[in-house]
Amino acid sequence: MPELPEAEYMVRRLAQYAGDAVIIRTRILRRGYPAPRRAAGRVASYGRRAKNVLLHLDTGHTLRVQLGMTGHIYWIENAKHPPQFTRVLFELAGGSAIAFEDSRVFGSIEIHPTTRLDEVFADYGPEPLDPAFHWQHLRGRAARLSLPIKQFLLDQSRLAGLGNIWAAESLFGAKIHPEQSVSGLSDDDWRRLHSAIRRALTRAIANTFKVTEHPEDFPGADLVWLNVYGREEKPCRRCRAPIVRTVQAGRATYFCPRCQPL
DNA sequence: TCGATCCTGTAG
DNA sequence: CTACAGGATCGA
Repeated sequence: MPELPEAEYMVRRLAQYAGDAVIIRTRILRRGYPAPRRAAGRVASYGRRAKNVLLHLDTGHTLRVQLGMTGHIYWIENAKHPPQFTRVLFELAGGSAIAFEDSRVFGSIEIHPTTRLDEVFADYGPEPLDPAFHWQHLRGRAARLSLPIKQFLLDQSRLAGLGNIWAAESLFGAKIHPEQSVSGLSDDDWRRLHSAIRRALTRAIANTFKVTEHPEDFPGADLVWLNVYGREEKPCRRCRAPIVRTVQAGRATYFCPRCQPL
């Protein structure tokens, strides 16, 4: 499930519930799961980079949680009863814990001997919601490339933080076809794409909080409001043309053929 | 730059 | 039962 908005939600919820956590023991609950076997220390702060959840320890180490497809990390009151698919359990002083669930086992946790994000994420592109992120960064990182824009957006080393859902939604917002080659994008395209990405993510974070904190106010909608993702054959909310689903580099892609012409 | 692949749950 | 899943890496 998790993309950037859910990662952001998990971070804020951890800070709220497990604020002063002191990790006294780390337990790997599945043999061979990629995670540090003996991480310990007080959690000085929580953070996020792209789709990663970060725990900064007062030892100067950073725990980088890659959520994969099914990762969830959250505070639980009783360390003795971790949820079913917990792969890593950080036991805290006082008997509670931080549980990392990952049913599909695509995630991982790394420990880095630094708190500097530019070191932990040396190979990552710009953070889409960073105020310093501008459309020229996108254009610059696409220079001399000729791959489809959708694949460009999913490559964390070019732009860090978009997953399959928000790449599709951002392209819809910018009215750009997912197969469009980056070499053919105009400055105006890059500008629209830049602002569509920020709008989509900002709105998605707000929706994630609303829906998760007050599910009763959104009956039947456990997800945020989407324009194209998962809406194959359904009418485009903008022009009523049926949404098309294709496969690009092995991933499902959704778009409106009328609003996003090639 | 691509397809295959890691592994498990859920929906049809 | 089969198809599919919101991620990322690896080898050809």
